[in-house]
Amino acid sequence: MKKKPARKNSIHDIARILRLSPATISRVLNNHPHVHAATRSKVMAMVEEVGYKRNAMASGLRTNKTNTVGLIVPRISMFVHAEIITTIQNELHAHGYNLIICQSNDSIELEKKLTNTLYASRVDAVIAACTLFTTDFSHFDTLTENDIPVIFYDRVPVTPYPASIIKGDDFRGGYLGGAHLLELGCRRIAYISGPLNCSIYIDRFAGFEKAMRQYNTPILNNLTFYHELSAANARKAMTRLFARKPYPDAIFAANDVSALEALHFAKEINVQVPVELKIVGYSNDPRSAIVTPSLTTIEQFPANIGRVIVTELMKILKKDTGANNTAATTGFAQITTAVGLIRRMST
Amino acid sequence: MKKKPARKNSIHDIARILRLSPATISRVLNNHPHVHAATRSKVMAMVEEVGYKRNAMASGLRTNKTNTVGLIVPRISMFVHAEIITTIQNELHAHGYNLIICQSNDSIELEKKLTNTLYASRVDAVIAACTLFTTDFSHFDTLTENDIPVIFYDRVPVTPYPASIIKGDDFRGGYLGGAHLLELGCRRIAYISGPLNCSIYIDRFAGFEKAMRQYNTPILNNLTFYHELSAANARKAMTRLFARKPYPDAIFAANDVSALEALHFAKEINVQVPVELKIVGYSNDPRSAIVTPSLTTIEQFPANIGRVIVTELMKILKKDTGANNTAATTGFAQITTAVGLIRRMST
DNA sequence: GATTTTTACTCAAACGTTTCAGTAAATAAA
DNA sequence: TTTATTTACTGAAACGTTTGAGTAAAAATC
Repeated sequence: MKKKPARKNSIHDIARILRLSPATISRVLNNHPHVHAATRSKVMAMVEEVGYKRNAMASGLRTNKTNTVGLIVPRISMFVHAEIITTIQNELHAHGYNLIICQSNDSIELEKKLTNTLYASRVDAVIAACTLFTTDFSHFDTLTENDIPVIFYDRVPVTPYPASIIKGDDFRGGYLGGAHLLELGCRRIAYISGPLNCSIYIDRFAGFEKAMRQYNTPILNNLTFYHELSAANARKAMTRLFARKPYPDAIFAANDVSALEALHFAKEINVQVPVELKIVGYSNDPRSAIVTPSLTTIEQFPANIGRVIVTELMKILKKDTGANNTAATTGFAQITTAVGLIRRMST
Repeated sequence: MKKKPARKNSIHDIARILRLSPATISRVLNNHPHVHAATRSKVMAMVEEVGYKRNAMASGLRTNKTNTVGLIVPRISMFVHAEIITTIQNELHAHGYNLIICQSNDSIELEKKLTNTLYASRVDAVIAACTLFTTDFSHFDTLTENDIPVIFYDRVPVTPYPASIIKGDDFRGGYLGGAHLLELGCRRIAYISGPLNCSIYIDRFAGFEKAMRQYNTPILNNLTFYHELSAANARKAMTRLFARKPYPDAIFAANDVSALEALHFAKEINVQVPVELKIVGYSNDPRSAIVTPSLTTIEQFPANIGRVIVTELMKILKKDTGANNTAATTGFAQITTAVGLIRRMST
């Protein structure tokens, strides 16, 4: 007989018990002024006693504010994303916002569905790292057109879009990795890129190109690959690269999964890393520190990215509460965050 | 001038335009019978034209149903969890439910806050993998008492609680790892456990004990450690173990992070794995396959766990829609899912 | 043609909260 | 004492949807 009989526990119930109006209860719960101290404590006591919990739907419906931010991300299992998300969540909590995390599984269809779902629950803002294949961003229009601010990060629109954009300095990352290998004397550097419809891979490659130009080293077509960055594709690339001599003296992969597979392949065919072949990855996946030899890679400082995102979002949301703001009055930020090279044993 | 002037797009607006009642629009949107085919298509066309999207808050408020499931998990970055979550999300989508993913960061306080938030948004159910430190589960009472079903997995209540429980077969996992090492001839087996207030570590250790008993091998106190399973703690344990001879001939760690650190430590002090020391981990973290030598570990088949969770949840939610169900009528499942040993190069 | 049944729709209340406008009482100012 | 001001509260509408009850028209039955 533990269960209490049919608890309803709305603001009305508390009002009825205390012979007050629901309006007063609401005032107490929202810390409005002009409510007697005695009344306030009576109400709070009763709230505690009956275990009242605000119904977010009713409240959100009335106020048109949910204090909730939606996040869409390709896969939460990717280390960089996991770290960014964790930071975002913590920072948002500090500002009184909740975070709804959604995974698109790198599927555009799902991404579309998720934007709709988030719009349906009228989140106050959306943070999105898009699918590898998202080139058309119009499914975010529902949000932007209805004044729900959107912030893109990591994989962001390449064409102008009315939203803030925050991303690691991929150009510099590409440059750092390339320059590092060139400094070490490598000249036949193979580059494993992701598809070039995606902002981050464009920039990383451009940075790499700059480094190569600085060292007057041509980029060879047969040493460059543009695939989705899976282990399987990396293996294919390696197989091609080591089918006949001259072998490359370095591999620069645009993510660590590919770099790790390259390393694995090199071991299999007894190519000594770093002596005969140097390898640089991208992202500082936890595996890159643990593999033998450990992998030189580009660190993106994900926690920093998360912080920058929330800072930017808060600017937007605070502004929102003020005067009427349209796309015209609200500038859209475009922020690039620092990256760095972590040198380990593979170079 | 792209922006349309002050779109409101409620069901009323559509009704007004088409000179129908909001009720009819609602009927169309919910596929109710008794609405004329012509009307239906007129409405659908207009819904499309003005870009109407249902307001989930209004709908949820009225129906007391959100088609949303909340998930609380210590950290999304843990591989097993990431995999389970992904499966859960996909399966739930197939059933027309959305998933809200929340991270407790292994903090009880945050876990409490999250249960409240999920209750506030009146999710239809909650799936939870608790904090390492959660021994009191009363913060889930708000949910269970208000007929929001809760399913625990991974780290689950050890004392009876009115909720379904789904977990990997930790006892068998502990047994498999122990027996494997014993079969290989190891007799001085060090065991690195997590704190014993947590269900999974109790069971894993019990399974290990059983194996040791079968081989008439005593468990030595100075070879057994109960700490939070961090790399730092694993290192401390290893330092103690290799402070003086006789050295252990095997390490069985209750998670892969610890096992990986043990492996790392062994390399540092030039103890040959697997010749002088065999190591078994738990969880099949992606790193365990990639490290040298690769790590023997216990696979938990996370995708399977995810599937079982959703299957169980659907049973509960379908039942809910039927007759009035109390804790008495709804049995609480307690399901254990299979595990397996993956032998690699560390044993 | 009168009656019943079915179909297609509308009305209005309800979900639980917030908030504007209003009021009664208490206090301050005249 | 009268008037103005402040304080503490209440009433009722509103947010956008769903749904039971009701109704008018059309179709089926007698």
